[in-house]
Amino acid sequence: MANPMRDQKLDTLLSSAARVFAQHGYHQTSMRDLARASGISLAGVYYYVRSKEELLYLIQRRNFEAVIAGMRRALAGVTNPVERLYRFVDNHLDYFATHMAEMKVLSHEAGALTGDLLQTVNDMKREYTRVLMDILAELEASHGPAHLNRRVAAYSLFGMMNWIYNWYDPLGDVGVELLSQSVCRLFLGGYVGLPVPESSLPQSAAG
Amino acid sequence: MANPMRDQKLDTLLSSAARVFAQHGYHQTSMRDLARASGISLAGVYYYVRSKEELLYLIQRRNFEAVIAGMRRALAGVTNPVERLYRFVDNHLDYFATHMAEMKVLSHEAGALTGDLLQTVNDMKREYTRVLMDILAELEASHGPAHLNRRVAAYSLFGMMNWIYNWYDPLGDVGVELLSQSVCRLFLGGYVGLPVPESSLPQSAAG
DNA sequence: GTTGGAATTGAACGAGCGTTCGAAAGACCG
DNA sequence: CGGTCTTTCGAACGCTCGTTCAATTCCAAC
Repeated sequence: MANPMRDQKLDTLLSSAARVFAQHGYHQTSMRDLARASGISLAGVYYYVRSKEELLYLIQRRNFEAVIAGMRRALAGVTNPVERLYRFVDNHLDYFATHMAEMKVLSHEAGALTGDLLQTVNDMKREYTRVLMDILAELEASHGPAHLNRRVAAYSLFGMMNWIYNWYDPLGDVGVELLSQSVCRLFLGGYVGLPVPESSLPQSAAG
Repeated sequence: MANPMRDQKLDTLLSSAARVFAQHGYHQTSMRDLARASGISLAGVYYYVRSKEELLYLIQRRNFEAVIAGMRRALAGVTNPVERLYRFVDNHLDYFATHMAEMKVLSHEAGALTGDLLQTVNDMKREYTRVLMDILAELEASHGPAHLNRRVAAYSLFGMMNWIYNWYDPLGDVGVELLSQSVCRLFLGGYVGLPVPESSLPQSAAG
C-alpha cells in the first residue's frame, strides 16, 4: 500500500501548490497554474489528487496535523500554566514562520472547503482550540480570575497569531523567538495581569 | 453631476454585493450572483459599476473611509493616550460589529485588488496604521518604555481586531462594548503593563 | 525481449465566467 | 404627442475553468 516514491512526489506537489495558493489565492489559481509550478502535466496532477479541493484539503490537513503534533510534543510533561501557554504560542508561531505559504493557505482559505473535507479540518480546529481554552482555565486557576471572557481571550490570541501572514517577514529583523515572546507577553500581561520578566520565558520550546 | 437617486441604488448594490462576497468570497461570487442578489439584471449591474473589481474596490474604499472618519471624530480633542487607544479600538470594533459583511470583505479580500485600486486602499491602510503607531508612541512616552517592539504590537492589535470576522457573532452574548474593553485591556496590560480598571475606560466612545 | 502495472500525457468536453452592445422601456419637459 | 436623456435588459461573445480518458511511455521482473 505504501509507496514512498509516490508520496514524495505528492509532497512536492503539495508544497509547490501551497506556494502558488499563498501567492494568488485558492480560487484565483487554476489547475494549469499548479501543473506549471510543479512541472507535471495538467492531467498528471489528477494522478496524485482527486480534485482541486482535495489538494487544498491535503495541504490544510497535513500542516494542521504537524502543528498539533508539535504542540503535543511541546506540552508533554510541562505543568506550569505560564510555560504551557508559552510553548503553545511558540510552537504555533514557529511553525507559522517556517511554513508561511502553507499556513497562509490554512488561515486564509479556511472557508474554501466544503462537506466532509471542511468538517474534518474544523474538527481539528475544535480540538486545537480546546487545548488553548484548557490552558487558559489552568492559568486562571493559578493566577486568579481573568480580566476578561475566556473565549474572547482565546480568539484574540488566535487573531494575533494567525494574522501574521499579513505582515510578518520571516527573513526580516524580528526573529521568531522575539515574536513568540512578544505575543505571550502581550497576552499574559493583559489576561491575568502578569508582567512577564525575561527570565520566566524559556529560551526555546525544545525539550 | 450629483445624482442622489443613482447613488442610492449604487449603495444598495454595494451592500448586497458585500453580503454575498462575505458569504461566498469574492472570486467564488459571479456577477450573475450579484445581479440576482440585488434584483438588477446582469447587464444592469454594469450601468452602476465598471467591473467586478471596481465593485470590490468601492466596497473596500467606502467602508474604510467610514472607519477612518469615525476614528478622527473619536480622537478629536482627546489627549490622554490610554483613552485615545481605547477610542481607536472601540471605533474599529464598533464599525466592524455593525458592518460585519463589509469588513469581512475589507479584511479578507485585501489581496484581490490590483493596480491603482489596490494602491489607493493600501495608502488608506498606511495612513490608518500610522495613527495607531503614533498612539503607541504617546503611550510609551507617558507610561514608560514598552515591553515589546512597537510594530509587532501594532500588528498584533490589528490581528486581534481584524480576526473577529472569523468567530464573532454580533447577536451573541458578547456585546461590542465588552469586546472593545477586552481587547483594550489585553493590549494595554501586556504593552505597557497597565492593569486597566473598569473606571478608567469610558462607557462609550461617543462625545 | 516480452509482459504488466505504474506513471504520464495531449486533447477534448461541457459549463460557467466577465463583459459588451443594441435595443427597449421609463421619466421628464415642451 | 414628440423628443431626449437616463435606466434597464436579453442575448451573445470569447475565454478559461475543472475534469476526463484513451493512448502512450517508463521500468522492473521474468
